[in-house]
Amino acid sequence: MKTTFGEYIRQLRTDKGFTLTELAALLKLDSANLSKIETGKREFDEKRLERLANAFNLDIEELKTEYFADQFAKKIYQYNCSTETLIVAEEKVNYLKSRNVKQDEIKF
Amino acid sequence: MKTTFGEYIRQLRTDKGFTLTELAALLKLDSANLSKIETGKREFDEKRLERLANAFNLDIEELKTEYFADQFAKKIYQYNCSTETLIVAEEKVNYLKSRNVKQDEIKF
DNA sequence: GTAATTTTGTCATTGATTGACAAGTATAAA
DNA sequence: TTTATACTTGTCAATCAATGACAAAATTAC
Repeated sequence: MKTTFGEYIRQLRTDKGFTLTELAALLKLDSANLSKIETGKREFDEKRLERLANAFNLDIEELKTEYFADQFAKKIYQYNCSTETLIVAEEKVNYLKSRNVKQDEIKF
Repeated sequence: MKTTFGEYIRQLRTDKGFTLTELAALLKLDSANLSKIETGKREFDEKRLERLANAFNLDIEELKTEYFADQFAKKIYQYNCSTETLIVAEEKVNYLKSRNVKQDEIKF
């Protein structure tokens, strides 16, 4: 899945034959704003991921992957970050996880 | 470099023997707020990356890598994102780049 | 002790995001 | 070409989060 998150939503929506108004109602937002989201002029709000998953019977974890990957990609593209950035990010995730394990150990 | 961005700044600062007040002045922020940044209670503002690079004679690209990797890692950790997320992000970066190349081709 | 440094708490200001709605364009069917 | 439906764009007030600023507490070094 190489599309942006907006294109991804549009794909899902049109595949199911929904109009903007119909999907917007399910997501509790304005159809005009959903249009902007699909065309990349606004961001999709993380709070609505679950409603989106329900609307299309999607696995919430897959959706989260698409959503956050999209955010990271946009930042990297926008700021012209080095290719290393994502590798370093992974190291830092592991660091945060290991650090928290240690904190837990201390706590109890 | 597996530390958080805050820990990284603190490392740089103490290595050079700067006080919070001294570095804060170079970065044009309050020493109390720099303390919060170093201890992870606030975020470092992207606008100040260049000043930080100057303060310690660092390569701005390396600094950007640290900075954005830190942001991504925190999000992934916070939202418990799948390990795939960063891989998908890389694909999306490539997608955005290729898409823009195409746009350029159309434009001119 | 006290002086310097660092941390924590608070809050008004600022800035960005969002919801909402109006007005526009595009598409399709009669 | 009219009408209906779907989509897009522009705008702006309201809302929310991030920031700067400063006071005061805690920690560290002398």
